[in-house]
Amino acid sequence: MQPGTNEYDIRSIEAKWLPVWEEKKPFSTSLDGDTRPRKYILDMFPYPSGDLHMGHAEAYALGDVIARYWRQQGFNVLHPIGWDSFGLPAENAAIKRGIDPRGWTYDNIEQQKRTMKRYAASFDWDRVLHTSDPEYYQWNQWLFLKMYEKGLAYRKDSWVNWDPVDQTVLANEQVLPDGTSERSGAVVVKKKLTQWYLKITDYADRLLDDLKQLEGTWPSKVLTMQRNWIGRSIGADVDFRIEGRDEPITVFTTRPDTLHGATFMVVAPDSDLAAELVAGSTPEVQSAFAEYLQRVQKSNEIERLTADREKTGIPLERYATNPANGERIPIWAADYVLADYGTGAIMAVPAHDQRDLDFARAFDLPVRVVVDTTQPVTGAIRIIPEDGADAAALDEQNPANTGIALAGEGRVINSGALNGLSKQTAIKRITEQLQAEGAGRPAKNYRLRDWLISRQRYWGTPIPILHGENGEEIPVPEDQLPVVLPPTEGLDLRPRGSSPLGAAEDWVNVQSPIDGAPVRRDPDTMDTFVDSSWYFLRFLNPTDGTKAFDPKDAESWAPVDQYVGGVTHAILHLLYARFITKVLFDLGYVTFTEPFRALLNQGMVLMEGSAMSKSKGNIVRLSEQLDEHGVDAVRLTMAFAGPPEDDIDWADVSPAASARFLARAWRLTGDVTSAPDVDPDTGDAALRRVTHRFLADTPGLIESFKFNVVVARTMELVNAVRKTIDTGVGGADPSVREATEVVTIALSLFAPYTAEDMWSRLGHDGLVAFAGWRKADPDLLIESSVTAVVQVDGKVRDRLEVSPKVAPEELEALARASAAVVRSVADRQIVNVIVRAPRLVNIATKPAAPSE
RNA sequence: GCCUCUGUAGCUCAAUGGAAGAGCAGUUCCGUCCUAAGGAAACGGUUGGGGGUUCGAGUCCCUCCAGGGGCACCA
Repeated sequence: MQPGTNEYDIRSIEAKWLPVWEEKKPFSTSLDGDTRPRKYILDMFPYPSGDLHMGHAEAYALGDVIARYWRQQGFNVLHPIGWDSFGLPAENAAIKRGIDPRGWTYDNIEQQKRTMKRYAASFDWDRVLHTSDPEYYQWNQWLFLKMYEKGLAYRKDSWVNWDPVDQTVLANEQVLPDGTSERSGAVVVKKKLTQWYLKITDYADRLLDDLKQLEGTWPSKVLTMQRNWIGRSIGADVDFRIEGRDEPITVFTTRPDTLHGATFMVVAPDSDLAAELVAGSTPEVQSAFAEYLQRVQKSNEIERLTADREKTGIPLERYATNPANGERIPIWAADYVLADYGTGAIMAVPAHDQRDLDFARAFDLPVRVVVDTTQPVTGAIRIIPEDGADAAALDEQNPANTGIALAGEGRVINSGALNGLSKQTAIKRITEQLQAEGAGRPAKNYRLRDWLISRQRYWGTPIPILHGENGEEIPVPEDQLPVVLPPTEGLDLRPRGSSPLGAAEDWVNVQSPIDGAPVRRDPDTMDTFVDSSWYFLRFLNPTDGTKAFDPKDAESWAPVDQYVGGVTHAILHLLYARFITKVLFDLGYVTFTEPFRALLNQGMVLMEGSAMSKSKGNIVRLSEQLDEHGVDAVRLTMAFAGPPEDDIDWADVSPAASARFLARAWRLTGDVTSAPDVDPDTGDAALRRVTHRFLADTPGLIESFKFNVVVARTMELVNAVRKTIDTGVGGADPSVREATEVVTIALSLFAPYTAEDMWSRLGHDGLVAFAGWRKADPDLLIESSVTAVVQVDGKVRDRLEVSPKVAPEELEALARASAAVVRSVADRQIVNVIVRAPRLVNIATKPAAPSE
């Protein structure tokens, strides 16, 4: 062994091949003139905050395995990358250092780009995009105008989520369940503002129903989260006549079958409806209400969302009529009813709704049971006496006594004509009845709200609307796009509750494109989730200045075949991208309705059990890992650590062991002495069977994302080659070359530098990226003999070497003849023989003595 | 509280209802001036507990335990 020629030195291997790839661009994709089948593999693009971290390294390693695999399988793969480069961190950094957010952003992008290249991510570097380029964001503006034309973008005055730290509004999706901002961590407060919205609620049904198409290819967890977020409820709107008011109040309910049990009504204290009802009430009520409203508005989201807090409210001394039974019921204002869900008013059925029951018990309101949950709902319909069913049983369960609402199924009672019906039938019957009387109708409601996209900050896409002196909205004509952000010179970017763009007088004050009258630009910028909701289409023609994307290319390349990214985007980004895709479909620009055919969510990289963070002081720096172990070892470790969707604890894995394995694999190439064109057919049959078993098994494993298993299988194959070389067959055997080449091609997915060097050392001129995945030879997958297991009563008694094609009868005969079987059956009686040729025979016995 | 997913060797994970396996780590040995790379061998299991279905259960069903995730005043 000569030093220098047979020593694995990952540093010099990296130095050797990176410039070659830069020059040959093996992963540049041409959209046309290529007859190979197509695959669009997309990694979620990064936000340029500093250099890449371990989480990026995992995501891009896994996405790369998929992209490189499909290339080896002969596909024309589109695997682009870009930067989600608008957003608050750049702006906040700029404010802190007194610099322009552009410099910070683009410097970070350059650094990330360098790291990605070093990391050997197989991106197509000729189609990079940055969302903060006017060449990109003008198409956000174009999209906005298209939606504005369709009435899908509109302005309204409403209570919004306000982040007091970042001094901007937030979408509902950006407020965490604990009522804090996902970005700044501040407790979000409510503010009434006029803001731009995108009408995602128009698409709620489609966003929900189309999730069915994604079953099996998206993680079921994500599908569930999306379903919960959209939160469709099906029920009925019911109109209640109000004393002293011409118009009835409509409430939404999912349980119209319990209408007879509605003993009071509740309105949200912060709703317009409450204000109006109070105005018509006594002065005492008015002052009590004012006090209550003030208290409610002071309580923040955290308190409001605590499920088990005490119910509060005040009576308005106004009354409604229950349309089912004509009963006069009081109206209360209480903050457990939300102003912006349904109509901001509910019918309260305390017997069958826990929230209403808690309220009724707190304020001593009547509770009437209208569903007998002690009765089974299946079987024949029972005749129920007028005054209710089993009075004793019901009394025991009376919610007024137990404090537990009867939410279960049962038979309707105390409800006139509905008595005796099941829940489903009663819902149908009462809804029809209400509809006939004009007092109700079937209705749906959603938890999903419209998407608030205005942001009072600088570093984002300007909203392409002009405001006239009389408040009219004038869309910027398409041919005047882009509306480019003004320079930051002279602007104070510090958050102060209104957009810094408003202070850029030269920029804001322009003339109307219609009549030249003075108008002001809308000073707000768009939520950056708008940018990322369609970027996958821009990758098809990232430099096209004439259109956002080419519908023809979209038709042949999109939707994305495989999307890879973190589960943190399970709701926000994915929901918005799905929404915008459906909008583009309706506008006729794309022919599909879902943007991402398949989704892989990789887990997080942890350190000693918890997420890496500065405050915990457990950050593992990617650059140090790359310096210490080499790119390939880090990438291999990411793939080998476990199933992609599981978290990786960096303390539990060993990049050093990965590097040792790569060295062991690499050294095989020094032992291969046959020529590249040697005929493998003459090689060692045992090793060839192992090799071809590997070839047959690994595609399915890759395609089901079991990368860790593939790495383990590659390790086994390397060990098998080593053993073959060392145990007499020797390195000259053609099977050794064949197996080593298969190892090399497999490693090209995980450890590109090592694989490239191995391929070269094996005497090949081209790049390993073009080697192509080998096909398994079916003849080599057939075992010449298999071991059949012979069991007696489930216990293994003998093993027989048999032909894989052995007949069941023959195998049974062989098994019965086995000395071990004869011995263990002995004086017992055979009651059953199960034969599963060629692998197994099981002989079931019982004691021979039949005496009872 | 409700809904879900997961419990297999020290670690990370495999195993169409049919022999409980792999890789890594650890142990011992070979090797070496020393260290390391390298090589060889053996060890390692109540498949979270209990019950059921079956000729046969890691796998299917029930139940309990433990962990993860999601939802939780949305009428």
